[in-house]
Amino acid sequence: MIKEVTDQYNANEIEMKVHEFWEANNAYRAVREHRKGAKKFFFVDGPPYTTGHIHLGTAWNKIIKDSILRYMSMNDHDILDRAGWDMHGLPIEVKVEGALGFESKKDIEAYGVGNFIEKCKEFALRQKDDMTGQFRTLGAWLDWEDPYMTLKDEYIEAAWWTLKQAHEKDLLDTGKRVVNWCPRCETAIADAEVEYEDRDDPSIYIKFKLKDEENAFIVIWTTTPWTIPSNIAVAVHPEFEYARVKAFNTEGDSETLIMATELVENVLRIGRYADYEIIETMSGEDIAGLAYEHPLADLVPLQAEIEHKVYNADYVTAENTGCVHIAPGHGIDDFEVGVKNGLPIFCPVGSNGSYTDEAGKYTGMNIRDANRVVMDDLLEKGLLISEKTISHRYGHCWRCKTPIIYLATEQWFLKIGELKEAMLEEIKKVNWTPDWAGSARFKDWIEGARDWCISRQRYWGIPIPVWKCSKCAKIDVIGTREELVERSGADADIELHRPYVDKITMPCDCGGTMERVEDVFDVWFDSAVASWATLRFPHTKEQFDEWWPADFITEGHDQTRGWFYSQLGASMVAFGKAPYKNVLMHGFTLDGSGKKMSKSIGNVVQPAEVIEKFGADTLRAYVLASSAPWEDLKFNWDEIATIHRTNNILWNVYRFPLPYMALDKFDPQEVSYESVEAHLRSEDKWILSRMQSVIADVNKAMEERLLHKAMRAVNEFVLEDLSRWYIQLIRPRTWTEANDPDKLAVYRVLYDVFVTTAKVIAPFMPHLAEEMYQNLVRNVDENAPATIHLCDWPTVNEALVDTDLEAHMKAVRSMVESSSNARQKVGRKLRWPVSRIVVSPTDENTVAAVEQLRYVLMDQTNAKYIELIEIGESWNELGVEAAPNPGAIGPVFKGDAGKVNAAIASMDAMELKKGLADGEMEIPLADGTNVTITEKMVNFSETLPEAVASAEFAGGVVFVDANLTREIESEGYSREVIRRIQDMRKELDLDVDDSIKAHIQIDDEGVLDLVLDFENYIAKEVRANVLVIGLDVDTTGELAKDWNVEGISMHIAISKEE
RNA sequence: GGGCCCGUAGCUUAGCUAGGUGGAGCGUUCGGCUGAUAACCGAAAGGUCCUGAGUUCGAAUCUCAGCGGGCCCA
Repeated sequence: MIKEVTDQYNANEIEMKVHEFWEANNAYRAVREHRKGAKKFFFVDGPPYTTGHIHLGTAWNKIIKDSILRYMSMNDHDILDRAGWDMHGLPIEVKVEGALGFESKKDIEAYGVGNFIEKCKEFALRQKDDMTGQFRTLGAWLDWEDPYMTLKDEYIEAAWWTLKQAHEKDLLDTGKRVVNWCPRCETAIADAEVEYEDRDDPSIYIKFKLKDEENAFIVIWTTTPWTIPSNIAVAVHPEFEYARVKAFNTEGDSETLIMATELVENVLRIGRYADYEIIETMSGEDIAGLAYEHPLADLVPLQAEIEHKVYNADYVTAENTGCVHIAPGHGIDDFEVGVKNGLPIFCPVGSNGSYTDEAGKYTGMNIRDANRVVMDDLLEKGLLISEKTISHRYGHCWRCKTPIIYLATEQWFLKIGELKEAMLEEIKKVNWTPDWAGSARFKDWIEGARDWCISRQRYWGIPIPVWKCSKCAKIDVIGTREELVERSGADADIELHRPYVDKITMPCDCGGTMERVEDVFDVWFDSAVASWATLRFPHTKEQFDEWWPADFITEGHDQTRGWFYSQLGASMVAFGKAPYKNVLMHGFTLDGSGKKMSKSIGNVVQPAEVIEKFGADTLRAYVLASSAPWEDLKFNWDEIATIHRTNNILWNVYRFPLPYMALDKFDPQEVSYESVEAHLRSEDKWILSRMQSVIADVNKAMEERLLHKAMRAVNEFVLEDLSRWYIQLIRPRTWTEANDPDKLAVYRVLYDVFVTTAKVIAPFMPHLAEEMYQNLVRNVDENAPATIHLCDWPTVNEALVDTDLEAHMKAVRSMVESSSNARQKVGRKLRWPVSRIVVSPTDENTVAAVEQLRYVLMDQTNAKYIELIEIGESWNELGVEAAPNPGAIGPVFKGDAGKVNAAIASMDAMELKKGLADGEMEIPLADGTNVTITEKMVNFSETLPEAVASAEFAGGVVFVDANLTREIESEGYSREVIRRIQDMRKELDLDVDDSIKAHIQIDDEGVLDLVLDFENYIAKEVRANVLVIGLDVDTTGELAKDWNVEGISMHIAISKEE
């Protein structure tokens, strides 16, 4: 039996109950099982990093995923949806280091790598569990019990196998490259792991002495003096104009300087030169090849053996001096200039950020400390033109915030550059939402694709499965555990992490011994293989053959160059095709003012905080409805509260008929739709038609992944159609006491609309939907599916669609609104009936609407009669007013204009109107003469009869006739009385079917007389068995109150009748 | 500095693809309703459609330049 429900929408209570219910019934599993064998839908969860806590962004991410998966499931898809966790990498290492009080790699080595990774693993697993709980409170259904974890063997094998493919396809490379390097963590870090922040650094101008010219120098600028010992060359732009300048200092001494012509003025001012003279200008191409002396050649002996020259490079910009210091060991562009011109890659800096013994004088010095020393040395040699400090954006390690440096080191690479064209072809086949995410943003990114450095010099990661012979340097890449065991004879259940795999050696064909290279994978490589790792490939191949590639993935826009890219790269290497078919790129959650949420600013809003206040369904509805998925979401508490209010209204709508249904023991199993069909009123057919339209709207939105449109369509239906209209229309029908078919029709229609609405909100607000379903469906039919999420998505029932009716109802609603407006103008409240409403339509739809829905219009406007006039005709009770138009009269009648004006003003307006219908007429003036006037000379306006007000609406005008009659006054006052008594019943907290005694004293004889006309009506409406109304009545009772009704004082007392 | 996206009422937004008098919700004020009632309805006030230029008879919409915000890159 359908039960009554609580007064208020109590989200937390509902959600807790629903979670317990899902748990107890294993609902998630049942739903996935139920769709086995249906059309496959392979979803790959972008693995969040196991930080231990979710934030609004990750919550939004999972909410989108969950909504789409639930929708797909209800639409009969067999869903594969293992949740994923990204568990390796530097962030966890740094956390564990912090917990153990470590400061450098030495501490880890001393503690023991085995112990260290054990801690990392424990830490990651614990954080994963915490986060799983948090995601579950959102109602997100993924396979939480069998998630993929990057630290698992099955996952590690997927990474290994992929690298082996790269090796076999000759896409794996090793060699010196310049990488972002964190001197504290002593490892290469990914571009994505570099965080840019403002930092103060030296800004120095230096001159390098030219070799073959006395007293002549080329001028460069840098913010990293510590890279000067590594300087190998100077780059100039081939097409810029450079100048040879004779510069004079304040003492009048001169020297020759070379720099870009347009920058001369600036540089010399900064260098405090007194005067200058441009000797000659030349192109950058001309000065290429100039040789210069390394400024610190005497302090860094190796530099003395290297030849230093000027080279051309296109990336040089016309800033500072236009001549760029090149240290191929310390910059990506520098490295490229070096490689292109066959220069030595000189990198005298070690992994911990201190100079190696190649650095001569600077050996052992930390590079940051060396800045000062280098500048002093340059100053002493007279080569430092200027020294200042600037604040600029500089890269920092995202974990430990140490300023990064660029180092040329030995690393492993995937030759992604070679796959660029194929990648660009592949992404065209992918369906992107929004379109530009793929066609513009991702495409641009891929066009700049470079080789991918996949190696890291750390501990907690997937070990790179490359074994190298110490004798012949041959390498072998191992693809699976099986292969490893086979080749090395290692234990079959060996732990695949460091340090255990490090100890494994294997024989080389040359007779030497192969040892694993020490590096681990970049964590981006971990998640890159997710789409096949989640299918346990290569461990088992069946699932892969059945499911891969992914039907759908969705992540934030930062993942364009992150996971969307890394997956594509890895997949191109492994399979030569894109690993996904549909991608939805979603936005970021920002704070209320559009700023990034960050701990340091303190503007972070926790999902748990929102859930505690409003519940998960409200959070879900909010993030889904508030903006297009790909747009950033400015978090706003007021908006959340508004959405919550919408949900509360849905709850109220749903709750409204339940007491009546319960009282009447309404059983939807007994009262079929067919049995009431003949008794449906227009509004019933209308709400059923609207319901179908909503299903169609949601379908269309979901097809295009426009979740905001889906959610908004539902909200609008609930608010506008159900709550503000349908429920208002049918309220009196639910109060009928007899078991008449008109009431049963309402019950049945409400029932169907509620059940359908529950299904339509199920993907978005799964808890509330479940709550409604359990009561409405499961309580009456124990054979119904156990949970709403097992149900099929509702299909549009074309037989119920009536677009004409929808248009008519829309017109009626606007007429009702306009009549409210008119009532307000004429000062007549809705409680008082009006004798009639006159509708002057401008279109057929309005006419049809009034004809079809006249009773709805009468009801809702509280009018005794609706008068409909013909299209285009004006209401014949309107008066006409005529006013002379001086602008037209003056020029024609000149001096007589005043008389003409007066004549027009004094004439009967109707007569004028008729006379001027033909364009002109003759009128008499006061002096007895006649003149001819034209229609332009008179302005006509319509006037309203007494106590009538009008208001326009889209399909015409309504006139509200508020003239009083005795009957209307009687009814008006009676309803005032009824209202007061109902209010008092409420105050006494009486049940709807309790009877009362009521005593009413009215201090105005006239009004008393009016009210007495409706005595019986009043008694019936307020359920009074005893009703005494008079001038002098004893008004004592359980509750007695004095009222002022339109200036008349009344005293009312009521008591419950036992 | 570059790429992509966003900028419309105090707040959240629709309209922009396809140029033709800018719509809604929240909030505010006033009024109304009343057995969904701590709910609900109507009206009013509130707009340099980020700025500037251009195209056009006509620009929130198209183009260009700038400003502010986001993501990414340098």
